[in-house]
Amino acid sequence: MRIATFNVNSITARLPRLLAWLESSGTDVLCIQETKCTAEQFPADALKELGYESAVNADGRWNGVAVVSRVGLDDVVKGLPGGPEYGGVQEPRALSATCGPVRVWSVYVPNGREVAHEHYAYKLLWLAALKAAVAEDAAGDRPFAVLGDYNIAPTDADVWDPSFFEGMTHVTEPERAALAGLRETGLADVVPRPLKYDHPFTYWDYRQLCFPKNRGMRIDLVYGNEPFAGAVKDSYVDREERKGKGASDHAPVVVDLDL
DNA sequence: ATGGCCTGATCTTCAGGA
Repeated sequence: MRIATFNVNSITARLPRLLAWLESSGTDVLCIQETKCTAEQFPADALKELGYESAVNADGRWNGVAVVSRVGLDDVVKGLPGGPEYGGVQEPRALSATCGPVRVWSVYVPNGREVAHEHYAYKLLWLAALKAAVAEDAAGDRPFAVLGDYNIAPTDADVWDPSFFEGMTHVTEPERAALAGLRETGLADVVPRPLKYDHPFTYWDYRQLCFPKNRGMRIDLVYGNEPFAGAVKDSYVDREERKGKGASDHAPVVVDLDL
């Protein structure tokens, strides 16, 4: 089966390209982030016409995650159990579901904004809650993976210029320690191969020609347990989807599984 | 290719993204 994760930066703005990509890529299960819509606005009907069921956790113009699947979609849990609030509310940043033989999460980890910002502390709390919430499934025998926009570059090799990011979020030691904490539960970073250049970046800022210059970051990650990682046949960043008009600022990460 | 960001709402200006 083919499973992927994609921060679409508004599913409404991305819908024509998203539907075309689902068909051309032959993706069976897609974890989506930044739907930027209400649950009512989510295009479940258009996806149903392509044969995909949808599970959505979204509440408006910010955030929002979903899982769409054509191989089953069961036991949906919306939200992050035990997750922190921001601004007095639980933001829609997580959803888990069982799709055929695999249990998956679609996660949109808080950005953090700046290291001194309240949002950064929230980011670390959110990641601690994620670790606690996934630990049991991560240690289990069923193929399990947490896919999404982690808003963290795991190593300095995962940003186009480490000196550019000094003092900024996404590369700090506490954020990388939170990723290490997730790995302690039994999850492994399923690193995709790039289709061009040396680094499998998944995000390039819209500004200043970052994509043509390959000034990117690898922040969209697939963390899978041993039954999942052991079934991986191939994984790659579909940078073709970052090109042209109407592209997201992220590219899909695709994983092929022997399942 | 000779370029220099995009999204949706508070809607002509802004917050947020990272």
